[in-house]
Amino acid sequence: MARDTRTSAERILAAVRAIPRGQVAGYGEVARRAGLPGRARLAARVLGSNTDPDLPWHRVLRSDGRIAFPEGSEGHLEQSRRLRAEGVRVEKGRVRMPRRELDLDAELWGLR
DNA sequence: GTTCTGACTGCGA
DNA sequence: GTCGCAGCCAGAA
Repeated sequence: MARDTRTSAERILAAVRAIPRGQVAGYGEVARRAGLPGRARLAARVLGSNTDPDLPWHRVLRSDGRIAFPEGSEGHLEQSRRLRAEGVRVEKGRVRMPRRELDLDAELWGLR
């Protein structure tokens, strides 16, 4: 089989880069998109060790639609700031995501 | 080779 | 709505 020569980390990074601007995705979602269903934790690990400034890591959230960082931390502030800059509303560490957009995103990503 | 850790998730209370 | 616990797995030391 034509297995991927890329590592899981590379695939995850690619999946993160595939997130459209102004939209967000969960860790599980990213992992699945990378061909690694259930490896949300790996996605988190990859992002934590990544250093690419062009990587839209701020578009990756937890399954609850919340920012993974504790409120008040630098990462949390930075992420919420970047999301707002893209038109995403962030309130108390929570990202306001209309259901319609979530469904649309899911279809765009998985079903098309 | 083994051990530890973690930007998670789902479920129950 | 929040909190705690257990499971899972890959990467780093």
